[in-house]
Amino acid sequence: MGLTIYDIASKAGVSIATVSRVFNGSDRVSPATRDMVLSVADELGYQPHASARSLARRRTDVVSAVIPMISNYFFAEVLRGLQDRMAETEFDLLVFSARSLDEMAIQLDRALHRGRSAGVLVFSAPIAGELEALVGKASQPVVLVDGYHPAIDSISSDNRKGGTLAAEHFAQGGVRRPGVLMANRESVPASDRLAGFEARLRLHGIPLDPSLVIENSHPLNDGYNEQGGYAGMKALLSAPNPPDAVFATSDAQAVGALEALKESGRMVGSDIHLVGYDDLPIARYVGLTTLRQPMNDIGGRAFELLMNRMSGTANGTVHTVFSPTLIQRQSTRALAEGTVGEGIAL
Amino acid sequence: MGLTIYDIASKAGVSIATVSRVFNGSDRVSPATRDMVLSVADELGYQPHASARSLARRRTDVVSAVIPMISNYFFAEVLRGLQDRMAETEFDLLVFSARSLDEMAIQLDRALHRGRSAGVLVFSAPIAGELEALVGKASQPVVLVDGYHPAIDSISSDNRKGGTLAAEHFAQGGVRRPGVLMANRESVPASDRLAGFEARLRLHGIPLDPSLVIENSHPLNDGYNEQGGYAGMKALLSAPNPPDAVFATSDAQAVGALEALKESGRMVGSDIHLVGYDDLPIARYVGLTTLRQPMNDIGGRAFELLMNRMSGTANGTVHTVFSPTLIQRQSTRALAEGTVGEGIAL
DNA sequence: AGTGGATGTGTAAGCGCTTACATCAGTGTG
DNA sequence: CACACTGATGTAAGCGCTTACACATCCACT
Repeated sequence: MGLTIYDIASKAGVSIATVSRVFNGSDRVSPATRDMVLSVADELGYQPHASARSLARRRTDVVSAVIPMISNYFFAEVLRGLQDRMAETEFDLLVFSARSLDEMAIQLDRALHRGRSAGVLVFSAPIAGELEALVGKASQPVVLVDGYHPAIDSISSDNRKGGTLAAEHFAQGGVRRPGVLMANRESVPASDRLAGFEARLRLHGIPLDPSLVIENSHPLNDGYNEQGGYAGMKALLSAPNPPDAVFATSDAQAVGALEALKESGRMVGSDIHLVGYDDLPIARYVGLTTLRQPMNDIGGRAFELLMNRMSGTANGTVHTVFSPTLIQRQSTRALAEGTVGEGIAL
Repeated sequence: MGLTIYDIASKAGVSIATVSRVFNGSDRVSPATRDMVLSVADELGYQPHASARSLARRRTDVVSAVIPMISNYFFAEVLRGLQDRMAETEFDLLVFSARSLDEMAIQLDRALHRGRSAGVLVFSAPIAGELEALVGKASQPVVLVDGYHPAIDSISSDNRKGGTLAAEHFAQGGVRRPGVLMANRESVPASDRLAGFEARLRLHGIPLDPSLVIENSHPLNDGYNEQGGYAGMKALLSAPNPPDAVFATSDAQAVGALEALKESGRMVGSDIHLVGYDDLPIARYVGLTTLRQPMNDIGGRAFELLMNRMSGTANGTVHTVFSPTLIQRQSTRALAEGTVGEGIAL
């Protein structure tokens, strides 16, 4: 770089303080001086040095996002909503991605303690143990995205509600023996989805056989993947008394399950039913009934929440919850009386 | 924060210089002192302040990634490969995402001139005009990912080769009247894919009717999306003399095209053939023949290249090129003699 | 004319760190 | 036993910026 406030100041014939003021929104600089400084800066192509600035100000205009598994579609969509909102500001985004829940703590620690950012967005992590301790003594605001903790601002989709909707759909359609393809049990969203599902089934007096709840646990990821769904469905199908409808905690798992189902020769949507979660683009193409969440809005809202915290505007913990919607398609065709889904034939 | 090098120094009974030395890889500090400083720092939970550090050092350990459209699967995968490699270092990642090619220049300018990062990765952008000027006078190294410019380090997938492979597949299968679903023409990867495709057809003496090359142009995105593929295929089908095989410059477009095909009642894989690009997870499930690129490797290699540049190790421009592979599936079933794809029935 | 309050600008002291240079033991030489 | 060395450590001068405070005008007012 090599272009500092001193260069601008001397070229414009003012002091560095004045230049600094010009670059920090009108303090009290005369319009004439301001214009002159700006034109000199413009001509030379000056841009204030971000590190020096944040050191002097004792704050940065950077926010960090701590994310498990960056190639996940959900995060990508949420990040996009986030960046759209951020583009309107001076803020930049630091991304810390983790491959596992354990690694989340390491990444959060990095994000929190290096003075690099002014606020942190933590995605989809259960705030307990080490993470809770870190957030607790954090000196910068933290907003939970797709997670919940009573004492921390959060923005999430109502995962219990999603489970409830799935169970209700099953109950209305006359399902007798439901099964579940669960992601990693440590994953908060998955547990909540399961909890909502179980509770609603109970309400309808439909038993959920624990042996029909298959967890996809893997130390290195959170379990929302196709392989897990495939293997889980295989297991369900070979149970002594297989389920007549299955709720998968993600579309990725459901897509894998669909393949296992295809191999087994089952007719999905009549012999057996399947509901996924997320409404990925693929869900539409394979005719999968699923729960949709407003991912872009979640990202945008998350940034707003964080901004409020950073500026000290906020008071009291805020929990924003978006509700998922059930999108009915072919994979539960027979559950909806006469309704025909939009998916392709299975 | 409020925990500085002074706190550690006084608690450990040494000077700040010593503490600093300890935190900067062994300069020349006695092992005893080092251990003592480290244990004090550890106990207090000290982490050096990133801004102060980079101001004093006159460099940062942050790299920027300038990316068009963050929710695109390709970028997500490449970023993941990138972060895996970065996790082993002290580097952090700043993400600048742009919604259009125009916005790329704005974001690159931000990335380049705020002294926030030590190197920049520019994704999938044609380096010409404003972008070329920016990169040209950049004071930090730039590596092009999925792009090319003679004077700038780059790492990419051989898009021409992908087009060539598709054309070869068509030619071998006896295609007579090929069509193309093109993304935005400004997109370098798409143009290269088309160029390779055209050249190979020419080699085989197969004419490519320009009216059968449909561009999906939209000012706000680069055209790799389902809607564009859908609309483009509609147009191709209603041409006076429709194509018997179509090459789409992305799987997203191909998936949209598949839907248009389904609506028209065509049998994909026999009446008409379709080849996509990227090998997204969905390609497998809809039985789409496509070109696969090693996205994770691209990300990792990109970071290595940038590291070399930043450390001044590199000399001479380096262009690394990965080759795509054709994955044959149902959507071109009849083109491969007797070969049966792995996709689901269309 | 003298005073006080705006208003615009400059001076200088940091922000938390790195690093050239100085300092101060120890050690081995002649 | 004075000598130059060789570490190990300390001192202090920045890195480029922000900002409290001081200062200088200028303009009402009394």
